[in-house]
Order: sequence, then C-alpha cells, then structure tokens
Amino acid sequence: MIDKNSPLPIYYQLEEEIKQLIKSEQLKPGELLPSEREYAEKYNISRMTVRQAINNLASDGLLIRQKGKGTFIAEKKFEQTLQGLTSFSEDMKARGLTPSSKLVRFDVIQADQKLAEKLQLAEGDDLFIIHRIRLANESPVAVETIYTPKSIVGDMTEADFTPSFYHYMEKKLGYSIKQAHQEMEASLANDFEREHLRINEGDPVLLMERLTFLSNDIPFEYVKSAYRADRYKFKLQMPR
Amino acid sequence: MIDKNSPLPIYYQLEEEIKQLIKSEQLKPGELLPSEREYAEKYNISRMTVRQAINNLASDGLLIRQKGKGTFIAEKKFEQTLQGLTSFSEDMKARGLTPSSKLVRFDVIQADQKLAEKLQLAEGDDLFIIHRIRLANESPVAVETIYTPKSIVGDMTEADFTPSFYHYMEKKLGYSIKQAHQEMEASLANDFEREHLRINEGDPVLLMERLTFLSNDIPFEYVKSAYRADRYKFKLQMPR
DNA sequence: CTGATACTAATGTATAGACAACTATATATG
DNA sequence: CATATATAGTTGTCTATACATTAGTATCAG
Repeated sequence: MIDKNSPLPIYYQLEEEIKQLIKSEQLKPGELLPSEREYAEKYNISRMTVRQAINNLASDGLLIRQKGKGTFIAEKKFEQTLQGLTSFSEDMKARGLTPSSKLVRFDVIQADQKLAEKLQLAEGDDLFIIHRIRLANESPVAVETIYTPKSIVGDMTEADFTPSFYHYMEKKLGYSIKQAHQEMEASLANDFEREHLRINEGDPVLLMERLTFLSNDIPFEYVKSAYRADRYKFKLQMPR
Repeated sequence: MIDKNSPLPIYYQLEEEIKQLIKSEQLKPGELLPSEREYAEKYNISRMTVRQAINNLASDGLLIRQKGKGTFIAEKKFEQTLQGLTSFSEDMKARGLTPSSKLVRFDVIQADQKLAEKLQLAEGDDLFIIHRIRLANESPVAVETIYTPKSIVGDMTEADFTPSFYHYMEKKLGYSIKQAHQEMEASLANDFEREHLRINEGDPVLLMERLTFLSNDIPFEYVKSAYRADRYKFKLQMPR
C-alpha cells in the first residue's frame, strides 16, 4: 500500500489509499477512520505524516475530525451535490424532475471578438454553438446557448452532448471541470424566449451567464440561459 | 505580537498577524513573505509551527508558496472578494461603490409560524425586523428585510447594524458566520418595491432569500431582498 | 442509584532536527 | 565570453517525541 521508496510523498500515498477506500465503500459515510496512531504503526511512519494526509482530506471535506473522538467519513449530503457547479440536467434530477431538451440549432461558427476573449481564443476560431430548449417533465423551463471551442471538444455530434454536455466532457473525453464564473440577473423575456418558453409579453426571466473552466484553468464553455421565472428558482449554499 | 501564554494557538496568532499585515498593506500583493526560518527565529518558535500558519493561509488563497523561492502575498482578485457569502455593504464595496441605507422600519415583532420554523424558534418568540432601502452611491439598488432573533443579538440599536449587520455580528458580538442557504429568482416589482426603488410598473426585480447560519449551525438571520434588475447583477464563483 | 473521580484513547499543539528538491546567484573553468 | 560548478537560501517531506484538550467509559463513594 505504502511504498517508502516511491517518489510520491508518503502522505500523498496515504491520501490516495483512504480516498480509494471511501470510493470503494470499504469505508462508509459516518464510519470511524482508523486512528492516527494505528496508521502510523501499521505503515511504520510518523504520526505527523499521517496527520498531513488526514488533514488534507479533512480540508477537502471528505473526512471530519473530532477532537477526543476520532476522524469520521463525511456524509455526502444532498445539499453537497447541489452545492457547487451543476449542469441543467444534474440540477433538475436533484430536484426530482426529469430533464430533457429540444435542439434548436447545432452548428460550427467562427468566434467574434467577444466570444474569442471570453474563451481565450483568436477571432475566427471554430466554435460549436448548441442552442436548445430545456424541459423538466416535458415542460419548458429554459432556453440555453452553449459556445464551446472545437479545439477542445473535437468532432462532436448531437448524441454526444445529449442529455448532458458535462457528462460527455467528464466521462467520455476525460476532462476535469474545475469551476465557473457565473452571473445572474432579472430581465423581461425577449420575443425568442417568450416563444420557446411559452410565456407572455412582460413576463420576467432569470438570465444566467456562465464561463466554465477546466482544471488547467482554460475556459471550455460559455453559456447563456434564460429561465422561466415562475418555474425556476436558483438555489445555492455559500460558505462565508 | 505572539504570546506563548495565550490560550490561542501560536499558529493561529501568527495567522492573524500575517492577515493583519496584508490587510493594512504593510505586505502588498506580489511581495515576498519573510521566510519560515525568519519567523521561527524572530518569535523563537518551531519552523513547523510557522508552517502550520502559512499553510492555512495558503490554502485560503491569501499566500502562494513556491518551492525554492519563497512565499508570496497573493493578488486579491476582484472575484476572490466576491466569492463566498457577503453582506450588501461588502458586496458594494467590492464593486467599488459606496453603500448606504435608509431605514424604513426597525421593530421587535413576534415570530409567526413560517419565521419560527426558518429560524428554529418557537412561535411568538421575539424577533427584530430591520427593513431598509439599500443605496449604492446614493442611488437605490435594493429593498431588504432582515429578521433576526432577539435571543441571539440581544438589545440592539439602529447604530449597531449600520452600516453592516454582519460587521456587528462578527466584530462586536464575536459570532462566527459559517454559511448561508440562498435562493434567487426573477419577478416583477410590487408596489412597495416600485415606490422605493423608483422604478415603473412591469419592471423586473431580482429576488433574493437567504437563511444565514452561525458556526454552530444555528440560523441567525433570514433576509429577503429585491434588487433593481437594471442596477444589480449577482456574480459568483462556483467550484465543481 | 447517583454523582464524582480516574482512566483510556483520540485529536490538537508544539518542538528540534534532518535531509530532499528547487531557485538563484556567485565562482571557477575552459 | 560561455558554460559548468559550487553555494546559499528557500520550501517540501519526514521523524520522534512531549504534553494539552476533549470525549467516553469505568470505577468507586455515598
């Protein structure tokens, strides 16, 4: 398990081992992790080295330390999945609804100045534009336009990003999504939104704009969405 | 600076000192922090203790460690200050605007069923209601209603929560704010909002609802706000 | 039975030291 | 002059140890 001659730091190897045990459910949420001393003796390493591994996992939220009691595997809460960046389909599933979508447009276009700047590309670079109506339980909730560089996603067909573009990025292409900058504001629906969301003139919408980054801090997605105000409320958990 | 007889851990005291130096701009972004050995010798403490302080600040993003070179003060990005839970006044300052407010109502009321449930109180318990118009550079941006239990904040006067209720909670009462559950949606302004925000019938507003928790997971604040859609955009950074 | 006390085991804090890995600079060598 | 080479200084990793603090349990006294 732990190889003292490995170039990888011991604390890192231990982190990976514990992560693996949690992932494979040999350690389940709520259960007690072996104590620091046990790990130190088992692998014949210093307790401080064990602490370094456990502290890292605790600050990642995977473990919960309790003085005098021990270290426990964290519960993966429902809120925890809602917390943080989610795609439309993940979001809807978390709310107990069935997501689907109706594709309006799927093309390759050339980046204009604004899109090139947002996505850190040169003007004229190839972009996919994915324009779709988002439904929950067959009823329209949002219109969404995604711009994503062809240089990152390569050749892509409609089947690839249906139902979830994030799923394709992560599971099929193996990218790791790190974080997003998101903006939200209220507005009145324009003609296009009104038509596709089946709402009336003067009805409000929640506008969302998001720039999403891979783990190497390269932006791979710029999305603009408009949500029906009467059917969608954005919920999040924020730490201080 | 460092008091070895203080009940506060040494590493924590050092963290606070470095934070203070950054805040007061005696250490500016990009500058080199004194080395670990320097701190250890200066205060006659162990280098490992210094490391604990510096590591904590580095994982908070305040410092950036570079092997072989040293530890540097991080650039404070605009987004970094916006990340996480902020009060209206903090939010506006981060945008370079001057926040102020006009108090509309400040009373003690009795919790109804809904408020009691949200704030984990009994029906009829005393609550402060703080109702104010929020201005940025003298111009109205939002109307805000805060409900907070008298049992937590005790006696409170208008001066206490002006300009910032969070500042009073944290700096004066010594509470630690942990996190909030927040919801955002779009709507049309009602009569009251239109009057105070000086907007017209049919104009949209961004509605925000927030339940804020102390470090012991007790809710201390329930806020409802309505922001002028043309003057306010909610920005946040979200990790995956 | 109840309550105080002692004990055990866990994490938290802190020390002193060693060597590794990396960066930058100064110095010697061709 | 250009290129190795040494050197100093930094953070990174790791050890072994000590005592503090907290939680839970066991034990004993009343």
